[in-house]
Amino acid sequence: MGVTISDVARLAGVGRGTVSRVLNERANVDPRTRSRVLEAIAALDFVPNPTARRLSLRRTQTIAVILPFLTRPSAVERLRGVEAALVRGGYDMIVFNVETVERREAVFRDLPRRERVDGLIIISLSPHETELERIGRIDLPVVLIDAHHRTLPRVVADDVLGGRLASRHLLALGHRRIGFIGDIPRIPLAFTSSRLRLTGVRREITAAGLTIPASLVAIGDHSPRRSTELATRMLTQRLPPTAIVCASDTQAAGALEAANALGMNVPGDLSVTGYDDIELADHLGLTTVRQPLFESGVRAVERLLGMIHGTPPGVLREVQPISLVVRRSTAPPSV
Amino acid sequence: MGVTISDVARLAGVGRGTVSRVLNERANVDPRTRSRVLEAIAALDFVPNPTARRLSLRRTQTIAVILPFLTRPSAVERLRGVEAALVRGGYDMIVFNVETVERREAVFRDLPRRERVDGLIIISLSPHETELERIGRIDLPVVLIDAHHRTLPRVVADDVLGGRLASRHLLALGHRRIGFIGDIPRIPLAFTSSRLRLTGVRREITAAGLTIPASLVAIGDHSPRRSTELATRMLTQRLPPTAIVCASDTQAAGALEAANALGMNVPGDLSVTGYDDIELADHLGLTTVRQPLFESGVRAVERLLGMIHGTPPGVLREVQPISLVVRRSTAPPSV
DNA sequence: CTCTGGTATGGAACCGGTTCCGATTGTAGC
DNA sequence: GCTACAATCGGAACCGGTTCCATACCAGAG
Repeated sequence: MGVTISDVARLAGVGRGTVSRVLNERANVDPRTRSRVLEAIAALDFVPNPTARRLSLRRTQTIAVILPFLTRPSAVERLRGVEAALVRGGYDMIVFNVETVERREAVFRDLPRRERVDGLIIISLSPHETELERIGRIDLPVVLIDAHHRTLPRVVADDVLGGRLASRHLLALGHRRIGFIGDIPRIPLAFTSSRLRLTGVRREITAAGLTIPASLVAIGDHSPRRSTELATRMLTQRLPPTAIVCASDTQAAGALEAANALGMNVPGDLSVTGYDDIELADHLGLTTVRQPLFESGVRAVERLLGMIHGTPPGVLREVQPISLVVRRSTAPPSV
Repeated sequence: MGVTISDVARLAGVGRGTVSRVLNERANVDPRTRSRVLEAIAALDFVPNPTARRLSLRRTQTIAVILPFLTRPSAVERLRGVEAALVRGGYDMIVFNVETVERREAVFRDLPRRERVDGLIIISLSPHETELERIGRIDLPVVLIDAHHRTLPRVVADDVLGGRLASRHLLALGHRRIGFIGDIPRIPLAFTSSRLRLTGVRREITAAGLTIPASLVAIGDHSPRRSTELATRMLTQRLPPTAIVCASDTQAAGALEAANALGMNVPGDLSVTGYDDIELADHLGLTTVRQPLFESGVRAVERLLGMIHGTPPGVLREVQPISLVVRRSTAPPSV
């Protein structure tokens, strides 16, 4: 069925080794021989079989990406960055979407084998010690994105700072009652960014000599619908906030919806901030904390490929810049 | 580095062939031999090298997914379905995101080689004849999702019907001036669904004895921002529509935003319909045409794996059911 | 007891590349 | 003209599986 290197060798009247040398642009091939081989390759429309190459080279030219919730725009955006950078580097990307604990276990059990992939990128999932031990044992290069572990190279943004930026902006506008809507820090799948952002908010508010009462902190799953419920409850209590910091743009969209349904004007009656600066944020005119999502994927790949090729890993924790993007969902509180 | 089948054979005191027979659960292995081999496998923690297996079997256990615009929630949702079904079937998924014409050409040039993948799923991209010819030559199983081609198996929904459903609903509510906002039918990347949906809208409106003037048809790229611009222009003209059918939920969100900015009340002053029923639609209370996105991925995989295993393909064009989901963005026009 | 037929199994050949080793050829130096 | 060495290249060995073939063994039939 396929044309093999032997066919090329036969047609060019050379040995298989020579064809391989031409293919891999090795030195010590006579120019005349080289061109005969190239002609034969062209004549037969030969393309080397990648599987055979992999077996021989003991390299798969493939990296795996593990991420939870392919549903989240921010995760997808990071994945886009990973994909773009991998294609540039000539690697294939195989994707594992883990939405359940069972799936997570299965993936971490089966995947990390040197024979399957050359490296691993893990997005928004912090590996357990046992998972890590398995990876370490086979000495598989790994880079984390938006996840934490003392000993693993990672690309992250400073979520605490992000929380501070959002709340600092609101405090500067004059807000004194600031609420927070964030994700459940799901134990088995372990997200921490929402929690860290809340920490940042807390710190900033404390630094301003204020506190954030428990009634103004709402935690729920990531959907805008759930966020709308939480915001509605928060806004209809006796002492509602004048501003809400949300742990994602998606949740901010939910909060906007709640305000809207309650007949409140944003930013007149309520200020709202998001996080990520996905397309939706621009569209909704959301003030948000921008983090370089696509770029985080690109950087993770660059570092991973570096590790695969033996470059020293450099600093383990690479922190990406974040910034506040002010749009029209925030304003000074009315009175 | 890794434990090989020879190590197992040596430890169990058998030949490599016998180990392979045990691994593949072939008949004709003495139960005593089998258990000796299984013990050795367990003792060495042996896992067969998939690359070697692939080379030997001439099967990659991998399928490729080509899709444009990993940015669109609807595409991502289909991809989720593909991923879930492939994992169930024991296949790896490699993803190619094509956002430019160059990339499309590169992917279609390099990818379809029997040695790389066992099958191909193409989402929202209708292959050209030349691309197809290459695929046909190597006899690679392909299934399209949300894309069209006379001779290829595909999983689609009836977009014309979808357009009709949305406009029929609006007509039934009493609307007479109905606008449409859709995608550019990008020549090189060839999306057709938006165009087909417009066709459906046209037919239904014509059937009601009305027409849809050119001033009420707006075409632009897929972003909500662009859609907001188009809707704003449409709504501020001399004879604005009382309802707008949008080719996607994303664009409908843009239209809602425009209405909002113009101080118009939805559904009081303007009805809006979307398409896809992504999470956003639920959140915005958007009346929309629901199509089974996740399920389309699942079905495509089921059919592709069937083809790979030699099941007859059955009907080429599998049409998935769609339905109108009525929420609060549509109502009778205010006189 | 021999013949037959089926089962179990070792091992060679194969999948399609890469790489290493050794042989051949060519050229420079003396 | 002979030696030394480098450049070139063919082909074997290897990567780690699967499968086919030949053989050994065993049981039952004649």
